[in-house]
Amino acid sequence: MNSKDERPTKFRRSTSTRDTIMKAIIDWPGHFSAEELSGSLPSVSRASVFRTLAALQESTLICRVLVDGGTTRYRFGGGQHHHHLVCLECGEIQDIPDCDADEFSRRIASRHGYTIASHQLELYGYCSNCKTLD
Amino acid sequence: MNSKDERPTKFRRSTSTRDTIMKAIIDWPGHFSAEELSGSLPSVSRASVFRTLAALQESTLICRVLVDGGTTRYRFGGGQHHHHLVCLECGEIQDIPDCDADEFSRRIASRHGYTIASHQLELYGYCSNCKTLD
DNA sequence: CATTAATTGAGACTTTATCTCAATAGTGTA
DNA sequence: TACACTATTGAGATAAAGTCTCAATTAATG
Repeated sequence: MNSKDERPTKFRRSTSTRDTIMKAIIDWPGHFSAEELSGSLPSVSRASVFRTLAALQESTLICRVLVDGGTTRYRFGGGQHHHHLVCLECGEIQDIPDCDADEFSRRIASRHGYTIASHQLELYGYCSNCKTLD
Repeated sequence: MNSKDERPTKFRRSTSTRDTIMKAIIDWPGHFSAEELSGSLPSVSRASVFRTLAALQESTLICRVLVDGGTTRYRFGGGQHHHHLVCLECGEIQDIPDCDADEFSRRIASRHGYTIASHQLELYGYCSNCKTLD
């Protein structure tokens, strides 16, 4: 249950490996999977890519999108908490800037005696382009 | 990209293997993972368990919970569309009977030109038991 | 009973991610 | 600058979760 390979909550040293990864993440157009990112950086080991991605998530410097079916995609930035619209046809991902789910989740939480730590909301459907193609 | 092993949208024959799986699902107290279910049924192959689970999801006879971190748990029933409260301490999962997210997601969708097909919402936090233990 | 197609089992395979551990390389201090 | 300390890395093993293949079985139909 406990990981020996402790994942860093923050970076304590700046390294060229991480610079390489960060640059690739920042420059990436749109969303990417861990595998795509790793594949684009043959000089960096997969483990380092995953470690960096994990650390960045904790610091909310990247946002994570759970695509229906279980795949995970990332994007640099996103800034504050937000959600996504995922097109089931073309895979496009749009950010939903405002999170209306906060007030909603608070209401639910008090009704069930829960203290909410976080929530996960993604909307799946068809973007304006794809829905006209049927 | 295309699956050769076509997953059934509905069952066309009734078999004893499926009866065994169904009984186990129905009798399972609380939520279970595919692996737990399969492990409890040594006479049934893993593939059949996964196939049955997939088919049941399409018919909404079981509900699927995405636990934070990426694991998936299931439960028989649930009936109509709903969401979950997941306790990050003890793992307890509570159903949220009403889905207030529908109207919310419609609003978002029209704002972004999307047609919504489905959505995924889970709340994570601490149940009334666990939050007093800090 | 014979035919036909759905279903199954077993195990190989895939994908995504984590772990191990020795080697490497930042950083603060002497 | 050199040293010591420890964070970080790479490479490959391993793990978790699920899918695929395909031959064998078996339910349903006539």
